[in-house]
This record gives sequence, C-alpha cells and structure tokens, in this order.
Amino acid sequence: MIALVDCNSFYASCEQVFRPDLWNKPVVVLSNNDGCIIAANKQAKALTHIPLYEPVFKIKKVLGENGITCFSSNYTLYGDMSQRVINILRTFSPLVEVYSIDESFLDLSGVCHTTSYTDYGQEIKNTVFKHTGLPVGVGIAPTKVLAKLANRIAKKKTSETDQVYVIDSEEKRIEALKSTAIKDVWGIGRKHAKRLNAVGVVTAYHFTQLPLHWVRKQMTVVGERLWNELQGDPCIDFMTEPKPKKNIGTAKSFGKRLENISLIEEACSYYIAEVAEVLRSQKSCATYVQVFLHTNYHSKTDKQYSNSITSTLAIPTNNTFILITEAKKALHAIYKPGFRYKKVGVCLSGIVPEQYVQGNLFESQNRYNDARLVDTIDRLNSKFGKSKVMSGSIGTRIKEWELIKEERSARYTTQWHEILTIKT
DNA sequence: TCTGGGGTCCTAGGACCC
DNA sequence: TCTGGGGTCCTAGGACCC
Repeated sequence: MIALVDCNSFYASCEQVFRPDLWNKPVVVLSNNDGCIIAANKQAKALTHIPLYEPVFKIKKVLGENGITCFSSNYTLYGDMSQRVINILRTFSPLVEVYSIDESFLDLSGVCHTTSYTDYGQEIKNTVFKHTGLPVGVGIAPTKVLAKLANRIAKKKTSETDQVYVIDSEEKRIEALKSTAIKDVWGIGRKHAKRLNAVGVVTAYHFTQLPLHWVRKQMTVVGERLWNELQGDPCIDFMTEPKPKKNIGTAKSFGKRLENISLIEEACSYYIAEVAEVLRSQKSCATYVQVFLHTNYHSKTDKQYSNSITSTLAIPTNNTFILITEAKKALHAIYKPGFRYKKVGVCLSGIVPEQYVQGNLFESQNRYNDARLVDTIDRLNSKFGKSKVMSGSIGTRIKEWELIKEERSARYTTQWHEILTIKT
C-alpha cells in the first residue's frame, strides 16, 4: 500500500503557523512580483470564489472588503517547513518519494504490522501537526493514482474521514472511481478531460470501462498507465532517489520595466549564478546555455518583442564565471534597444555528471576544471548567507530590477534575526 | 499601472548510419 | 508494374504536474 501525504493549502498554512492572530482567518499567498494568487486557504476559498492565478489588481477590492490577508511568497520559509515535514515522514516509512514541496508518497509495505492503515494515517497526520503546526491529508491505496484519489476524498469529506482515507477493497475502489470526475484524476489535464467528456466519459469509473487499446491510441502510454493504476495495478515507479535535473532554469519578471541592457545584464548574471549553484549542488555540468528576453505580453500599448538563443559551450561546465560570460554574449545577440522589457530568463541544459565531462582538443581544460574559486564562493555563501560573495557582473543595483515582495513574512526558521518574538 | 515560476515525459518526423 | 530492412539520434511540439 502507498500513502500520499499532502499539506493543506501549504503556502497559506506556513504563513498561519507563525501568526496565531490569523488562525481560522482567510489568507492568500501571491506569486513572485505579487502578480497573482497562487494559494488560498479554506477560509479564503469559502468566503468568495477567489480564482487561483487571477491577477491581484483585478480583485484587490474583493480581498480588502473580505478582510483577506495577503502574503508575498516566501520560498525560504516554505522550503524549510517542507524539509521539516519530510523529516517527520521518514520516521513512518523507510521509502519516501518527495513528489513536490508539499506532497510525498510513502511506501507502507511491511510497515503497518499492528495497526490499521487508517490508524497509521491518523498517526502520521497528528505527528506532522504536532511537530510543525501544518495540517495534512493522507490517502492510502494500492497504487499512486488511487492514493491521489483517496487523498482527494480525505480532504473533500473531512467530517467523515478526518483527513485520512483508505482504499483497501474493491467496493471502495469502485466507489472512489464513481465519485471522482475524470478531470480531477492525476494526469488528466484540460485537453484530455475535454476529449474524454466528448466521448461520454465523465467520471474516473467511465474511464476504466474504456477499451485499453482506445486509451493507448488516444492518450499514448501515459494514458495506458493511468488506466492500469486506476484498476489497481501499479505501473508508475516509486522513486526514492531524486533524479538529477535535466534542465535548470530561472526567469523572473523585473520589478519594473527595463529598457537599458546594463541592468538586464546584471539580472541575467544573477540568475546564472543561481542556476550554476544548483548545478554544482547536483554535481553536474551543463553543455548549453539558453537566454531569453521578452516584453510584457499583456500590454496593449507597448511594442512587443521576444527572442531566445542557445549557445553551446566548448566544454560542459558548472563554473559560474564561464557561464556568465557565455550568457552575456547570448544576451547581447538578442537584445534590441527601444523596448520596455519585462523578463529575462536563463536555462542550462545538456546536463552531464561532473566526472564524465568530455574534453576538447582545442580548449584549455584548466580554465574549465579549476573549481577552487567557485567552491570557495559556495562555502562562503553557505556560511554567511546568500549572495554575500558574487561575480562583479551582477553589480550592486539589484534593488533596481528585482521583483517586488511587499508583504513578505519573516524567514522565521532560517534567519536568527528574523526569529519569532513572543511577548508575555 | 498592475497578469508566476519551475519542471517532466512522450511521440512523430527528419536526418543519418550500415 | 514492381525499388529492403534494421537501426540511432535529435528536435519540436503537445500534454501534464506542482
């Protein structure tokens, strides 16, 4: 049996943990640049129909009128809280697959000797809440897709399930399938849902009644796996070791529109430094550096321009300085003056393990292999804080382009000087 | 005025090899 | 009239996830 443990309204809940005054109050969390809503807790969802991903400026009034508290996103806090939850889950099963920042699968085979699955799920839920203050839901079933389904039922029918639901019989499986709309099945997106509705498939149960060859033909092997998983046959691998990333990218909107290349160049260098650090942390090197740049798609008055370019390195590397040089060259190749730019992005790909980097007869290996400088920078930054030591290309004008986070909460759990103060 | 960011997997088709 | 058979690698595009 597999359990799926998922935190309720994760970002909003993280914020509430440290704000007892907001317990049981409506809370939403905004995207980078405070652009749109990416998380809303139960109270906020109940109050008004706040659509996720709706631009904030369109519903600012609704938020104010309903006394909804807004937070800018605080990924440092969410990342740390997530790690705490994962550490707790590891005490409940030796095999944990961290699926996302707020969801993990637990392999429960051979784990529940003395208790029922329901009791075990309750124990997981209660322990996570006691140790972190975060509410979670638990779904338990023979396959991942069914565990997802069970988790959904646990959260929807809280009064009956108390946030834990187990699919452990044929009757319960059929019942779960019949009560779940096909569009809500994990792996069925908007497109497939539409096509399935068109042929009369409305629930997950209908889907399992389709002939497998039809599913295979219309939805490839992905659909076939889903079909089998819903029947109770596990086909999706359990991954306890995270696979090294194949692409590492970052792209963030500027706090304001930029026209001049010099600030864009500094932002681009900063992003490269960020992704290069991730690359080194997984002990890989990248072969390609992609840079892209665009204006504000939504603007009706601005002249529009976007472009992207990928450059190939002579030798794959994870050296920040080489990557920055390459990215700056690429940026100059696509930059055109006279536009109001909104975003620059970088993406590293062609990722290979550090120890298998292919050399090049015509390039000096030393320049690429000398890791002493970047290693030292990584060590300094991990000891003294992010971006304490940076490449000169990044400059000192970060405030002029970085994204806006007006309502960011404190980094309660990772910065000594932002730790929660309690007055008694 | 203001509209997020970071990923994965699969397939078809082109280009190439012997 | 009739033109083989067995492969690999790469890329773009589509679909999905949180």
